[in-house]
Amino acid sequence: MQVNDGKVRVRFAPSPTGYLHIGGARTALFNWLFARKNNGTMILRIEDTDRERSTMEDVDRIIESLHWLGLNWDEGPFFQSERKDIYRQYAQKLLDHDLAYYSDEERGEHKAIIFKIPHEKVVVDDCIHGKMEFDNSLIKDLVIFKSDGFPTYNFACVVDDALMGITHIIRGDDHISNTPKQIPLYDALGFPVPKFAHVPLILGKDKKRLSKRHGATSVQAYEQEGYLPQALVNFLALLGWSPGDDREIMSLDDLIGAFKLEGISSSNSVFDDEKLKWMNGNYIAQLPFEKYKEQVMPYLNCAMNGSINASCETVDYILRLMQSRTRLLSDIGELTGYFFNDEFEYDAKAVEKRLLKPGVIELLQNIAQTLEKIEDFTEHSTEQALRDFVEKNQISGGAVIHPTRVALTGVMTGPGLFEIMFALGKEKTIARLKRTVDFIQTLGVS
RNA sequence: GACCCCAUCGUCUAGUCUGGCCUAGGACACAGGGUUUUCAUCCCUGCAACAGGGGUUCGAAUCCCCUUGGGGUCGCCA
Repeated sequence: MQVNDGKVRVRFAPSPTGYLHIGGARTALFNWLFARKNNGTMILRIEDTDRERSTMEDVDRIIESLHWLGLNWDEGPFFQSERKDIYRQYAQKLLDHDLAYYSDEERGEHKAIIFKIPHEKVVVDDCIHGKMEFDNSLIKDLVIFKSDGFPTYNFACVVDDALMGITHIIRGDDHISNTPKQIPLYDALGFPVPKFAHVPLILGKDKKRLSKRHGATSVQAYEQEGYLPQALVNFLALLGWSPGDDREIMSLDDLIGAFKLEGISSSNSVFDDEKLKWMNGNYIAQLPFEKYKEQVMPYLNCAMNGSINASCETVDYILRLMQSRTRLLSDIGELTGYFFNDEFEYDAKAVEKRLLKPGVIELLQNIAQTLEKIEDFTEHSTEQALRDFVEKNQISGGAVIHPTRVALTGVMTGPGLFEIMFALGKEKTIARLKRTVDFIQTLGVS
């Protein structure tokens, strides 16, 4: 574990006090990309020294999310809670050399141990920000062991990063002010100081740091809403990092190939899910149909109360019509609802625009009659029949197609009308035309 | 408040290190047009930015300073 043959070693070190959120996911991604790009080693370390708030469930959730994103690691997970003796050893070393002292405050079973921060200037040459200077005569001495017997973040972090041979610490900007506290600790312990790369934060639309207040921020929430991991990863990679050219849609391999710490921007970025949705739709459209179906079926069944028979040919037919129209997998219920529910409601605007026009009742009745005569009810035969109908009656195609669409679906958008008819079948198509005639009549219009 | 970080279209960004090729490029969103029976996809076009002020320089989005604005940190949390 202490080897360091010049190879890149990085770590992702979440604290298990909640879900993996978007910001953490991006930090993990940047670490992972950097490791993979440089044939380095990725380590997962669980920073669970806060015994009050850390939970095993959160550890599991975080790991699940990392797996879902497609991020793996070569060593770990290591748990800081299991390494207490190691930290204590190093704290003792500091005590022995008079670089730390016991607190005289009595708070718990143990006495806290406090590190003497040398009053000197500290310069950090950050990979992203360049030189940053701090005056440590301005800060207080640092608690490294709490009275509950566990080390504090800054101490455990330094000891672990050193022992695990971490070469590059890629972490959030919010850790910048920890850096001048950690560097003297490396020095006091006789450890080499690693390189730092402080990644700017992700902000919400209000330019405030992204938090629960901004709605869904956990990776799991995005998974549930029907985002594809490839899309989220691609989007996250481009938030605060750029390959330096105009590429947008990039696979994991593309990202690895192009990744450089220098490409990380030095300013914060706002999380805008419009672009993420666009990207997601893009990835969904690229999916082989079988894969799309596999991914979307759970959402469809959820929306339809489990009533969908996945082996039904019509379901396949409908889903094929919907793939290019799906931006979020969770959209599928709304997209296809009218196919599976005969009692669908009519959209008010659609009614006004397409149904409440003079002669529509008669028109729909005539169309029903025309379709009635068709034996082999297909996209082609229905289209042919309606084209003939249009010609015979000297009206425009739209005059027939638009009201019919609303009669069959209740809405003005969707797949081609003849595909809709075919998916519904002759019986339902005609029944819906009749239902719509009745509906218009209840509105008191003729 | 103190300390630190940051500042290009509404948003993500290229360009900044190594001043001139930038009348600032791409993408999302938006608007218009083409294709389609509608929607989505696809294609075309448009809209839209160097925060402000001083320098340095023949020349600054690019370098320096100030102002303003935004963010972060100031825990025996991580």
